[in-house]
Amino acid sequence: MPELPEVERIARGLEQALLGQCLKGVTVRWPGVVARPEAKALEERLPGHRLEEVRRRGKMILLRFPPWWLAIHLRMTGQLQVRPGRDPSLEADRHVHLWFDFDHTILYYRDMRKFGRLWLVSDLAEATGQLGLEPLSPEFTPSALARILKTHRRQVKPLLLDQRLIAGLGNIYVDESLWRAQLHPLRLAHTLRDEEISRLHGAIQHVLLQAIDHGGTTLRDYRDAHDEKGRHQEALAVYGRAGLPCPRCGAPIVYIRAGGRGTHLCPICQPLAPPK
DNA sequence: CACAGCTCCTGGCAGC
DNA sequence: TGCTGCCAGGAGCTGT
Repeated sequence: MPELPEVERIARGLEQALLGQCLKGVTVRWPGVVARPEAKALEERLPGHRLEEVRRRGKMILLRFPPWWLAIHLRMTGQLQVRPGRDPSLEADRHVHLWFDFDHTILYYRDMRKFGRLWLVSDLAEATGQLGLEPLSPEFTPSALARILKTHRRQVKPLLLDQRLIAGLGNIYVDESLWRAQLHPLRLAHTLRDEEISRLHGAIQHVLLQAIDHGGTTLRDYRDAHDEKGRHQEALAVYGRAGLPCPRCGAPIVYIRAGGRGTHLCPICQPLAPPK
């Protein structure tokens, strides 16, 4: 499941491979992948435009083909694959739902679970307007995080997963951040003290930057634009490690549910009762 | 406002 | 061996 670090790696790969190329054609094989407008409109409007900018916002990839923005959300199993030419094995793959023909390169979209979506918009805010703070931006300060935490009476994990508040964190990096900050996922957000908030802020940024540096986390499906796996799965402290020893204290990692999501934590390092 | 539950979708796995 | 059925999970939605 691509979260901020994986999407960042993919966006960098797309920029390096595709920036400046003109789009010659779009082939949509499963129309459901296009959320807005209709698949046919995408095929008709986009060709003939040049890719002038690649951005990431939260978990979204944004490709600017003036006057359009193409926004892509990979959700669970979406993949973007860059190839130097037509790739028969990808085109024979039933999970490849569309592709883009550029001057010298083809970009394939593959998605096993079909949760991912694309939007073609003229105003970027139509795609990203609801998203919250970028956790690696200068605006994401400890006091900005404190403002978010203190204005919601919610458990801290579901709050961190809410893309309208902070954009880009998913299940893996929330669990890892809370472990690093030594905070229990079920702590009520508004009860966190300034020192704990500051720890959480630092943990989020550290975990995301380290994961980007490691090329993202490949548990099963994640691949970058050049089909390379990430290496950050080897550095995970708690995610997917139920029963294995906590890297900090050695106690077995525990699996619980938080906000309906599978959640991993160290019961010793992350006590539910806030320290006195 | 908070949140539980449902939907989408399919590979992987447990159970028989 | 092969079948059935259940689960994960990001985000949007409805209902409480």
